[in-house]
Amino acid sequence: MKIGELAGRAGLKPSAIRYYEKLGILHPPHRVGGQRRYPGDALNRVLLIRFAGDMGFTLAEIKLFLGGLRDNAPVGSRWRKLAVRKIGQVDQSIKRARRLKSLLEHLLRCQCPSLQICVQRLSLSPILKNMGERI
Amino acid sequence: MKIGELAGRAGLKPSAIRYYEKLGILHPPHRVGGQRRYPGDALNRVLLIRFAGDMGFTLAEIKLFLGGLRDNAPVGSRWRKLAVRKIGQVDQSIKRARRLKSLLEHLLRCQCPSLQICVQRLSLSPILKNMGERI
DNA sequence: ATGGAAGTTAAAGTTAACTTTAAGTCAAGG
DNA sequence: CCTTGACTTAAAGTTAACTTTAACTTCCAT
Repeated sequence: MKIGELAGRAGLKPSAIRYYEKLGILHPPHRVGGQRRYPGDALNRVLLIRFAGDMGFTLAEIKLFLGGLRDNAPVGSRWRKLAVRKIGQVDQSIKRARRLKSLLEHLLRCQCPSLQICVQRLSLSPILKNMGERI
Repeated sequence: MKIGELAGRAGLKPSAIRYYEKLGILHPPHRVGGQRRYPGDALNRVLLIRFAGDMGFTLAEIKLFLGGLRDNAPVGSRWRKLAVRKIGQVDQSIKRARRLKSLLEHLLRCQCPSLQICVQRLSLSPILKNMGERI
């Protein structure tokens, strides 16, 4: 698979693929006449990168994760700590997403004249109140 | 409330508050001797902005939402369309987050020698496969 | 064998969301 | 009164994650 096809199948531009390679997230593939040729499973790796990226992982974290996996990191390693921390964050973000969804649904339904009144009626204030300690 | 207190309570720096004001997301408060003084409910608004921001809304979208709310937009308006679209996206992101969580939990538990094998065993491939059409 | 699409590089440009800086003003305690 | 910390502005700097550009090469269909 050439870079254009890989990028296209992942919904990216070739430049993004080269960028990942430069960051060390994607292994440099072998080349034919100077051009990159990717094995089939490269697509999975790219999709996984994008998946994690969409979940709020930075590319630096993703690199850590993929590196850790490749090396089959031992228990208690940096990788495992990162994973545990991330699971907590993902949990938090699921809760937040649910609250946001119900807030949006209410806002679509309700006739509240202002956001403040709506938030009061929903008693979302407590939710917002402890947003101060950000994740 | 002066800007430092507002920022502090929201877990932000004063510069972020001024930035929101410059973007038109935060109403310019009245001033005392040239300094901004905020009413109590400004905190809720800032927290809501951060909440939405954490959920992946851009500040431009947040401005639209808050503007739409303030004007009590009629049915079918731009605001409602945006809200409906966003609910869909939030739904998607909840599903993704759950998948990511189970992927992470599995990776912590399993003894898979590589990511590819792990993904195969979990039959996560179908999940990754339709990641091509990104939200 | 040839013309256009797609590949290559390094380096510079882009965007969002802020932060920092510089140079100054205001407020409050001692 | 004086100092110190918090405030003001406009403008420049930062970071992540890419994209674009320029100058060139390679692949492939006709």
